[in-house]
Amino acid sequence: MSSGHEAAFWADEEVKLLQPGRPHVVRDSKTPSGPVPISGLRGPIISDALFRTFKANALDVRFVYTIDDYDPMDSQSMKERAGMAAHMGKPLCMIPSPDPSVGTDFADYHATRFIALFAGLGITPEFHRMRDLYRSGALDKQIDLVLRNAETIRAIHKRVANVDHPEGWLPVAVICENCGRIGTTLATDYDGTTVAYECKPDYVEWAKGCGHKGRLAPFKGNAKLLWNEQWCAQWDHFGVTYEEGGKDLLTAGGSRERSNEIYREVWKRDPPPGLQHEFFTFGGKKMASSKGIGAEAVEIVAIYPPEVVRFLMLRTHPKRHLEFDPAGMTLPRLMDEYDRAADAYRGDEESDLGKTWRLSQVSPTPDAPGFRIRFTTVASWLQIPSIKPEAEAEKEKGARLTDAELRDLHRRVELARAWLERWAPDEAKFEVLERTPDVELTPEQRRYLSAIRALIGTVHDAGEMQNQLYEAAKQVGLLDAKGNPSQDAFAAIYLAFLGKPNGPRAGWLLLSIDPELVRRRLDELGRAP
RNA sequence: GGGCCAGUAGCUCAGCGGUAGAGCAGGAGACUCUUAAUCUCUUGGUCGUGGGUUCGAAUCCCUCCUGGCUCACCA
Repeated sequence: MSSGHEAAFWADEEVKLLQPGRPHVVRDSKTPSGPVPISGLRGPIISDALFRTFKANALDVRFVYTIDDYDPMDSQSMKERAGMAAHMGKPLCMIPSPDPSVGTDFADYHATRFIALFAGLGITPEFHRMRDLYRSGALDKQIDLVLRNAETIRAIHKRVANVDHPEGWLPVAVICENCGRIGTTLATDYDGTTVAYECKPDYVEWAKGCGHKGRLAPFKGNAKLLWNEQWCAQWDHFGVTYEEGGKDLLTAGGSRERSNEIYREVWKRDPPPGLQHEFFTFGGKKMASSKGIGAEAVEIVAIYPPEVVRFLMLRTHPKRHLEFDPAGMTLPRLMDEYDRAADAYRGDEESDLGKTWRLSQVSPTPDAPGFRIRFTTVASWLQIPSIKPEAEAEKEKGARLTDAELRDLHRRVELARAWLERWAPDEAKFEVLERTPDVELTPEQRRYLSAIRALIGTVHDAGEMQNQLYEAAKQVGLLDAKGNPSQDAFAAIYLAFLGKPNGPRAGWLLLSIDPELVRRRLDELGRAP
């Protein structure tokens, strides 16, 4: 418990918001209107971390995740795609799937792709689809309540958000019986059983209604509540007591505030509390799913180990914005920090960083972290063909790796491979040059390169090679002020083969290159120019 | 225009009322194997600005500046 860290960890702070001795429900949701950027995982991972923390604090809690697949297609970026224009305004679950082998319809396709990531990340909520809730009539009671209080709700929209809906407006969207659109209909005149509606051509900018007028019962899936009212209906239906969210929704005068007011006035209940999380930025700019490398959640999760994805989301307080650009040194930094968190956990499980490490694990009850190799070291190893990571790691540990450690190593190897290929800056990469580079060498350096030629093909152990290189430098007289071999000696090797003055340990490097090439190169550069 | 977040060592950030911290980078040294290897030590900041509260503020309050995001239609 008390460990000297009295400043409360953010997740522990949230525990105080929940009343003990009664059931609790944490909720999160996603509208499956397209590919989800990596930033879309921040909410689910935060919610899951809180869910775990609540449970760990002996609260009776469920985690509910809803898929808002009855919402209308209104995404501008989608409208420009081939074949999509005709579907604008239809419920997401009534639009054809881009790939039927993945999902049965548009919503199912995108939801499936996204949700498929959850289990691997250790996120295990109950999933509910809005289409099922509506069609089964599970929300009919709430729909009726909303319709009977339409005037009150209209006033709240006006007061809280300054949104003026026409008189007689009802906060439901009927699915047009003629064209199937749900985003274009205006409903009026609830008589306790049915509503009148009109599918208006110019009701919204992003879709064109067909002009049909009709009357039907807005239950059993014939209609859906508008966003704010649907939110309340879900809180009511599931008994939600905690819900965090992005700041796009939780801003003053924003959507959540409208829903909160409606819940208070119409349902006569307090809305659930919840953190407002900040967004990701990508290179200082807002992350866009459509463009930008590595921005899609599916892609990052395929490459990053799950605990690293969780750690990325949890190490920064939810209320702070998170800069994430997979390119460059982002990943090595993240991995170093992750390792530090593991050390913190070993030192004190209840330290903030220790807690963050634990919440980052896929299992809520993880084993203690074991021996691991620093990420940048693994990345270097990969670029020296003669190094076998497993053997090298065992040498470094001084003992056999456990199964878990071996798995961790392999994951790091895969991650480093992807990083080198896609994101690493040039400084982190080296490559043996096929052709002799045009480099400046001193006469001593040239003598040195000539001197080590004899080692090639005769010394086969990398460690021994390293020693011999060292000795050769002494013999040639490449010494620094203290009589030790100077940096110039090794720089000559790096320049000769990599074209830059530094690189991986020279003994290992030389042995990993074809001996013929090494001899030729040494001959060529060993001569006076 | 409303809201949120940030501005602390070269870089990334932690600290959030009690004599300025970490990692990396930089510097020095050790290991009779240089390094992007290990270990030890170390340089470096008047904590964005101006006020206020306090015995005492990076830390609380107010002003302002800078940068970013977000809502002002729908979801």
